Amino acid sequence: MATIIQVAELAGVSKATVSRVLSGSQLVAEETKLRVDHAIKQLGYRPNPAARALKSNRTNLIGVVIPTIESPFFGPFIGGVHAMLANTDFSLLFAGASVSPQSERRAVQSLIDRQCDGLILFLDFQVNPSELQDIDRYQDRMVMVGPNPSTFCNHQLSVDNLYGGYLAAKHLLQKGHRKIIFLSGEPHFDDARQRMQGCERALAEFGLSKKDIVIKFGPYSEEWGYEAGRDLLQKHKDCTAVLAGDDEIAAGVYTACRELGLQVGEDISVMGYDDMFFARHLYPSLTTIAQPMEEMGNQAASAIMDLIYQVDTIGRSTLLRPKLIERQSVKSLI
Amino acid sequence: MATIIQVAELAGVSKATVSRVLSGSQLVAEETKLRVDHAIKQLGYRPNPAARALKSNRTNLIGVVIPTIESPFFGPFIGGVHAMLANTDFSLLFAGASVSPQSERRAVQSLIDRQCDGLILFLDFQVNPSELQDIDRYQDRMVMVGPNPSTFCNHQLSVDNLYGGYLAAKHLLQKGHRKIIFLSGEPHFDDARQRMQGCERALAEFGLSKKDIVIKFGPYSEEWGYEAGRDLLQKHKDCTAVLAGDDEIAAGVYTACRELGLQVGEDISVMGYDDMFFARHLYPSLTTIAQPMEEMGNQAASAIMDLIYQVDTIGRSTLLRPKLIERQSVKSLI
DNA sequence: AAACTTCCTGTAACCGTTCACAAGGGTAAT
DNA sequence: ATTACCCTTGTGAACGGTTACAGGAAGTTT
Repeated sequence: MATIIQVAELAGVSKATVSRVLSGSQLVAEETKLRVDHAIKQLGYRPNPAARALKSNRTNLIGVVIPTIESPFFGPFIGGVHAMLANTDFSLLFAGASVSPQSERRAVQSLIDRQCDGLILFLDFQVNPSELQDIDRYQDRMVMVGPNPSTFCNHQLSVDNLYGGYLAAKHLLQKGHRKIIFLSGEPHFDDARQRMQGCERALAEFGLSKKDIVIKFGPYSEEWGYEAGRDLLQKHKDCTAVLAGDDEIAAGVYTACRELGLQVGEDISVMGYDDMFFARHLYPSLTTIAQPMEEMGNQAASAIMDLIYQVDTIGRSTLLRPKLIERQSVKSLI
Repeated sequence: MATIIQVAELAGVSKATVSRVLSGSQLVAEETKLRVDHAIKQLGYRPNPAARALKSNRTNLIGVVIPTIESPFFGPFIGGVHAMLANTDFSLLFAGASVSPQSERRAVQSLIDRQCDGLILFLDFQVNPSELQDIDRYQDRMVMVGPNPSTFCNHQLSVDNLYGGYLAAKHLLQKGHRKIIFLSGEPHFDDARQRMQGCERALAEFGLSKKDIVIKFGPYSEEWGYEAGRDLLQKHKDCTAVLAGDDEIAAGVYTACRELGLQVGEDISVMGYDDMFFARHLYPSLTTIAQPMEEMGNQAASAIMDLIYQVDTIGRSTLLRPKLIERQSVKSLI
């Protein structure tokens, strides 16, 4: 591996000059620059990132934590981050967590210890800053992604769950549905609560309230969707639509409907949430709300770069708008 | 940020001694070790990875390239790698590619430039080693994952596509199917070709050959699965089963079946390949072959660590066995 | 012609580790 | 007492860059 000294010798200059050429500083004569560039190419010289980092305190590393990489949910997010970083000289240091506060803490700590220049944290739990060594150095070089607002970070990025809930409910209402079953996620999750609020707002626009629909809370799981769906669809035969807290629940509802001899998109309308990978593969394909995960990744990455380059050090929190994906599981009653 | 010198001063020793304590070398008196440990804790000292890397030529970074992170396929793989690395002090440096030879080359190069200790390369294309600066230094510190064997790396990890093809075909044959439509991936892909071979072997076991089934080649896509499925199912009404090159194709076949009024799992059996995320969400849920992606990630990670620690420098290539996932899309004729 | 700029380049200190080597003190052997 | 050896610790030179500072060579001003 060629070093800067060998480049300097070959070009007949000092290593300082080579360094200046490398950093694109303009205080170097055109003719010299050419000679250095040529030497670099000839030797196939690549700067040693460790040496750089040591001296300059910049690693050009962006650390990313996500709750679980296994979930197909986060692929597009990472992809969005990665795409944004592609033409920069930042690299992506990845730390997954695995659904426990400790593992999230460890993941974050490992990135801090690596001296990343910036941190993108997509966390399921609240991390306690006092448990993290040297986290304070990152106050202005991190963005928190996800539904849980954090107090110790002033750069927040999340999807507007309220708006999403509103979109979902309004879509059903606009299609003429009035008797609706809402299978919501557990209300102690911020996102579930917000979707619920959005739903209420849509109801209000149509002169209705929470009391006019059937609501049940449960985990984001297919099993629960199946059980709750079967149960409530039997009890409330007049209902024409199910608003599911997420696509997993919706998938469970599909199964329940098949069991009850109800044809989705015909006898009963189903609305999902999240546009998970399988949503378009269900039959009939599921109308749902898409979270702009890739867009979020983009935004997170560009925000972090702004922060690193200090383009803009004012704290801000960005809300991204989810989108209605209309497929075939919702029938128009009008 | 505390440095080793401050730790040394606080403990009343030299930095060399601190370094020795850190590296767990035994040439340090118990009493001294205690004092140093205490100082480390008190200062919250974290070794500077850049300085370490500079001096020791070890970054403790494992670089991973995958074709696309967006695909849900690779989440479990990365997860497997990550899980294996979790209790070591290696970190995972991630570089995605985006379905082009150039972007794969760039991704690999960026990891080399970062001086990773080891490389895990999951590539779609053949990279030409001569196009990669300093790749030769990685000859014995990389593992190639995926169907395409490479000549310049002697540590290969892939799934046994031949066995998978065999498994899939045998399953249909065992269930009594004889008139089969095989919607294979393009034969210029190694994996498609191998699956085909496995299929032939299964046919042979039942006294049949390629000529006894209907074969068509096409891209791994739902669209093609739909078109080819509709076309061939109409032409060959006596066929009882479709063997799809992958789950996407199978999903397309489902659509074709619905259009033709054929009930999957009843009138026609469908076998997938890959156990993609949506496979269990199709209706009826798809019987398919699961690639052990997470297991592959595990193996890749532990192989790379063996290589780094030189546990075993003999080139080897490992074949992992895919698994049959029996669901409801294949009917037994016997 | 001296003094002052401007432009370019070199010198050398420094970043925080690791590690080869030297050295000190203690114990055992001669 | 001298020598030899072990155990533990310290000294100082790397590693490969960056950058403040100094300095030399032109060109410009007085």
